[in-house]
Amino acid sequence: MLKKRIGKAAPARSPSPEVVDIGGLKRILGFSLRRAQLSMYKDYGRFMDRLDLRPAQYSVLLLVRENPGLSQSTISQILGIQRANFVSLLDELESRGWVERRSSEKDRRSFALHLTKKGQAFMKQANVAHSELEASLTQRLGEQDTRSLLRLLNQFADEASVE
Amino acid sequence: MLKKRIGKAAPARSPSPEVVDIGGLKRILGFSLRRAQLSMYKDYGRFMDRLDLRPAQYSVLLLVRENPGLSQSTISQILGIQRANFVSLLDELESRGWVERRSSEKDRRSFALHLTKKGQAFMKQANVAHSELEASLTQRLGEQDTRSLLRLLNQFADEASVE
DNA sequence: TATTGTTATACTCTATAACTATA
DNA sequence: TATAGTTATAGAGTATAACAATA
Repeated sequence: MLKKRIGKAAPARSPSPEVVDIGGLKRILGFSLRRAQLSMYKDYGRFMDRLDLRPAQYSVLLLVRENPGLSQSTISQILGIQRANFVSLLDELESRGWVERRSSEKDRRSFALHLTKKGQAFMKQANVAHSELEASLTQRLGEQDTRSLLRLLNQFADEASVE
Repeated sequence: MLKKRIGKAAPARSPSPEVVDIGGLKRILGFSLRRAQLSMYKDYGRFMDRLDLRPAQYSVLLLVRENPGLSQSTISQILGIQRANFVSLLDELESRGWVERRSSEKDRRSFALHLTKKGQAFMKQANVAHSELEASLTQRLGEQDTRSLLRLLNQFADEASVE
């Protein structure tokens, strides 16, 4: 017998999940954001799991491809990742042969990050899978509302009182 | 000397953060959702940290207040939390004297969850702080766009291909 | 057999302090 | 002094398997 709480009398009702009022939660931005993210993440898995590539890893590869030469600090700052936590993330991308840390001549403390040939080839694959994912997500609300959602999300983040 | 990577020559440029192209990322729903959530969470801290109450805990208290008698499984399912992980979360709310596990008569496997008097009193406090938080968040986009954002987020989650 | 609550466990993500090499 | 990358560590969050009690 693991359950050993006080045995007060239960009330008359015990609502089934369909009757539960979660309306209040849906009016809370934090809850709605998390809900959307959870449901997005399921689709992410369906399209990206076979690449064994987590969202943060994909973001790094994208950023490095579009901005070769960036430092680890710059990238981790853009992505909202502590630079300490960014090290092992990058280690994995490097050990898989996709990213290269080139020692910079101007500032010998930092590395300039670049995609390898292999990394560029992999990104072509990854982009195909990711396009399928985005198409699937866009289908939910349609082109126009999806664009609105994106605009509002980024506007919301840009307007943060504390940057 | 900790840094011991291959010393290929660095390229001529090393863009400063202001010049970096993150436009591509902003068009990705997953990235934009995370960005919004990160910026939201900072405000959450400013208003809710003094209550020492994490978002999930507040959600549980809200749900229980609005739907007294719910079981642990039902609540954890609504919130997208594994029922195994819900145990310790609820243990803390119970040990702080805010929630009660009442043994149910109809199904003696489950507990009916209720707020205590103390829990109800605490929620009055918490709601004040949370209202201030929501007001601050709403200020970012204004009433109308915030409502649009909420609607789109929930619609997006509701439309999930895999429920 | 199936479900509820529980324990144990492992893995990811996140946050912080302290260290080195360099600026 | 300050910054870039690193290490170590601790705390959350999350996922899974297995168990006792009960359905």
